[in-house]
Amino acid sequence: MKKVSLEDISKELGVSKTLVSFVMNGRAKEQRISDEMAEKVLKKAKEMGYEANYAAKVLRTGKSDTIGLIIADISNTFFAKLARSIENNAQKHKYNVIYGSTDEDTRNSVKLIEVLKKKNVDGLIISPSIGDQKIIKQLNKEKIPYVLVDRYFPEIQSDVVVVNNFQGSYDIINRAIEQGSKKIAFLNFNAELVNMQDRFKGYQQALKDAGIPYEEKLVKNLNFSNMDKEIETAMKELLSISPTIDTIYFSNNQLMLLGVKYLLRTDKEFLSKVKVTSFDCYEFMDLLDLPISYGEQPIKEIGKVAVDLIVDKIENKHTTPKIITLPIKN
Amino acid sequence: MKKVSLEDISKELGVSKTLVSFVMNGRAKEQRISDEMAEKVLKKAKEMGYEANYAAKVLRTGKSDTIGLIIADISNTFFAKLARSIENNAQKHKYNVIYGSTDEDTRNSVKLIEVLKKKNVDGLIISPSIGDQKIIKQLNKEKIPYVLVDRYFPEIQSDVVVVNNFQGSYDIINRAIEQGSKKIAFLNFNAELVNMQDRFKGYQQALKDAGIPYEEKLVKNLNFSNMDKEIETAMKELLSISPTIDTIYFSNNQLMLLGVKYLLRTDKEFLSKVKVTSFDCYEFMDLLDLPISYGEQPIKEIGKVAVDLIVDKIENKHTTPKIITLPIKN
DNA sequence: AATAATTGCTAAAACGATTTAGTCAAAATG
DNA sequence: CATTTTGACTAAATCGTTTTAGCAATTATT
Repeated sequence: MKKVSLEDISKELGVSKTLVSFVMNGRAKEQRISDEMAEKVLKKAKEMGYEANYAAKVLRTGKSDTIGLIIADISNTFFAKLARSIENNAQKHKYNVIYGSTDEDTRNSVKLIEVLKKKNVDGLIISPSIGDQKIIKQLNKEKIPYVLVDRYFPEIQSDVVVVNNFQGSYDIINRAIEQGSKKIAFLNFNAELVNMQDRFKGYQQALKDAGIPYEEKLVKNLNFSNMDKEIETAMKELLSISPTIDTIYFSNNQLMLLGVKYLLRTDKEFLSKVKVTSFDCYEFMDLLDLPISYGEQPIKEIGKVAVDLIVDKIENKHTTPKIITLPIKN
Repeated sequence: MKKVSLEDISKELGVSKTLVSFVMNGRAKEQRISDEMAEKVLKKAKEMGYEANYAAKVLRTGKSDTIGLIIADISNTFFAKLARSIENNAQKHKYNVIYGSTDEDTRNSVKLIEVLKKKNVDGLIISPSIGDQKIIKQLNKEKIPYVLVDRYFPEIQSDVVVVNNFQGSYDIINRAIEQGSKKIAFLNFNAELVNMQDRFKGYQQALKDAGIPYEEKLVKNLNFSNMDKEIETAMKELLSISPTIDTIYFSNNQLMLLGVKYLLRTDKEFLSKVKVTSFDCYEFMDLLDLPISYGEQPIKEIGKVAVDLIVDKIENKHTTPKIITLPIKN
């Protein structure tokens, strides 16, 4: 039951393993191997159930046909859907994907990148966390192919796939204003990241263009750790300014979920009066009997573009970094 | 900028690479290498930034410290959460995970298992699809370590982690009956799989124990492909028996989501009169202003147990297959 | 003092591919 | 006819580990 190697086949046929290797890699023509010989090899290989040993291949060539996916949390629907899209598109290029969750902690990013590099992944698709600048710069220095998704660092040259956070956010707020909103609270998350800053800027600009004054007390910034607690505090503070607030804008879906849950628990009445809107959504949004509106991320497209980019980097070693911005759906 | 190898270190220190290898693998004591030498090696290795080449390691030892995860769809919350739990527990044992989605199509299972085997994964965690019996038997024959999760085939000896589908289903229906339900429709999915059959049996038994006659016309079986269409047809047929139906029981969360969406679109009034319950749930269930009750799967636990099992199989080669059944939360 | 055991270390094979640089004969070219 | 080209194939190095078998020198045992 032992595995069949190139050598086994070559011995069986009385030829060199070089020849067998060439045939198995489809390089028969190029290496002027006679058609009958090529056929004989192919036949014997199938007959003996030959399967190339990947480890040997990787050791020799350095290519593993595997890409690493590093995200905040695979169990989060956004990343889960992204992972699926990446899987599908990677498969088309004959790549598999190995994933790791960071929980937005840069120490985990570092560890994960380290081990995936060791395991010879050909490239990385990364949704970076706050503080990942150093490790990303390191990747640049080592010329490791990688693509950033969802977030990026403007000060670092990278290949990037993001959505148009500013415009998306602007449109959401603008629509709310058109529908009569006047006092719009904004709950942001991981505000240090550019994409979140852009969402904030979109919010500000929309207010400005509508002639609504920006009020700092209506904006709250939260972080990943202890989100449950933080959102409670933030909501309480906002409620103390109530009832003038007519709309709450959450900068992502997770925040929105927690926020709405909190209101359901504590102030159902307020919830029935206020409008809720969020940048991101869940698939169940239309089930809710709440006036929630949202912008939807083109997740499939993000995954596709990210894979196309990384494969291009791996296989063609193109050098000029691209930033690809996709529109969000309203 | 080339990678540092064992040999580089050995040359630098004027010792054999055997020695360096022993030290790097923590076998210094066992191999009677002097403490000072061990220390010297460790120091030099760190200084030179040595990192073992995994491909070489895998080629030599056959171990990749990677497990393969094969599920229906990583973007489905159930599997996404499972993937996260598996990732966390795998990490504790120094394993990474590489995933693939089958879309419940056995042809995809076969392909995925094939390529993951080629890539030297040490073991597989699989949520099998209908028709996977053949490939699973093959794994048994080849003595490839694997663990089935969520579903299994009673006729095949396997290591398995499942929930108590019968009891869970029984409890859900029983509770509904206690709350006054008399005519309970059941929408099942992938009914050929044992776990789904068990959910059905739990439903039947609960009816029986309550003295409610079983009615075949209240039960609908759906399949993965074309679920959207199928659920519409099924719901329409059920509605035609309405309004005597007072409860609809969905055998999983996806079904429930689609079913409720359908009702919201077409017959909101009916939805307000009927009780909805499902075996599985989504994290947003308590947001809904609908009388939906459900049983919750212990996903974290499933992942943990599955990883423990597979690691045990890989490292200790234990032989007697275990079926581990976990209770569902109500 | 002769033998046995221990200590500290190493040479070389093996894992299974890919690839460079040939070889040798037959055919083409001038 | 001498030389070049082509066609068909191969030997051997290489990728970077792990591991078996064994070698000297030192220490312990009787």
